[in-house]
Amino acid sequence: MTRGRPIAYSPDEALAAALQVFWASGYEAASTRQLLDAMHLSRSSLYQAFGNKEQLFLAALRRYRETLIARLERRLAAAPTARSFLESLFLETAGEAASERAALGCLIFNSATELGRRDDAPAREAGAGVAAITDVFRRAVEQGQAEGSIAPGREPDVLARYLTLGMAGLRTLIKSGTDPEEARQAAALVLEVLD
Amino acid sequence: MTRGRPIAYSPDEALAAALQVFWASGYEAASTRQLLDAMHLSRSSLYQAFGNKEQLFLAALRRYRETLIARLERRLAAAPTARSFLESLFLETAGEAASERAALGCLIFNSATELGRRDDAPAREAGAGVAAITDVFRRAVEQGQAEGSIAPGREPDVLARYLTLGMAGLRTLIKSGTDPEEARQAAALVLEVLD
DNA sequence: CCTTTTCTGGAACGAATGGTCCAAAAGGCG
DNA sequence: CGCCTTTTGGACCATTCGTTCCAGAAAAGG
Repeated sequence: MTRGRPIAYSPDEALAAALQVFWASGYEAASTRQLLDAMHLSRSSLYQAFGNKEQLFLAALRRYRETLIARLERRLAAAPTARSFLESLFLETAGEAASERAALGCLIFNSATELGRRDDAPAREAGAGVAAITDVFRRAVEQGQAEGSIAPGREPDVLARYLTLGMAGLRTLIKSGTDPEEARQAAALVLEVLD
Repeated sequence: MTRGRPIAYSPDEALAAALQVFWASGYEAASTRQLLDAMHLSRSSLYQAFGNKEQLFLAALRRYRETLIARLERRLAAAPTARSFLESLFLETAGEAASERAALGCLIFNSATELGRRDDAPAREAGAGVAAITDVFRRAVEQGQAEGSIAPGREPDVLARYLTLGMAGLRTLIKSGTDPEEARQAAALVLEVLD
């Protein structure tokens, strides 16, 4: 059935490698050379498989969003309450402030900050990523209010956007060099609105 | 006393023009060509006057910080209470979400996100900028608690860091395309911790 | 006016940018 | 085995990057 030489690399692994580069350097600053080295494939293979840098970034960012959202939903489902999901998410993020991982931040927030409101696909995808995070928070708030772990009376939509603001702010704080304990205290204050 | 041809441009205006370019494009993405055009001076003058791109950015970022801190302090001093200073700051920022100005965000938070915890002067200056903002917030909290406009009992340091987190998160939200009303609602929630 | 000091424009630098192209290698299938 | 499709590596493209340099213009002081 399949004719011709088969692909020697895993497109998915290559995309994951590209994602790491974009994550560490940002969209514009990531050079094709860096990407090539990390993905372990030749220039022609890159352009044949992914089109160009913009499309590659788009695919990587989309993949990041899907992975992130899936992980958040899994954590929410596994948590005893929606509130404890949010608490562990914020406090663990703060607690890892000193790690190398945390130094990278979140690719979605990084991209939203870098690309702003440009009129192109990457900027729109970044915005969509932020919206997707807010959507998970909104479902968590709805669940939490229904089960009683989160104070009722607040609009889930508004509270969800506030939580997105809180996570984005926390990531900026961490990027600027705040240590884990300071980050934890600030994150704890973010969570007080759930009372 | 002074010999030789005097400078034809205003170094301060040139720096202000450079600041706009860095603000709109980010440090890495701002090209010397863009900077030259905006500053209205020749290549040699740029390098003679400011050294190189890194030093120029450093000077611009430092200038931005000083201007911002001065404006915040002026607003704090002019406000009837420390609380109203914080309220108007957050709510006005949110309200301008749709403006072109807001699309640029805050150069300090932008730079902190772009540069992360790199081991160079620009990254350190960005971190120092975040710390300076937190410091203004800390003084506002202390004043607010002393005058009774902000609930006592909370550590000013912690509350200040939370407010910095809130402003950074608000700016990320705005960059991602949140409209003014949504931004306002989220900002209002940030302020509730002052009760 | 002429020296002195500085600014200025543009040419030139090598390196790196994102992207294209082609010849050749490679492997599955008839 | 040999065909045929696809991958692959690398040369090559023009452009842009940040930076340096130099010859000449410009202006204030003596």
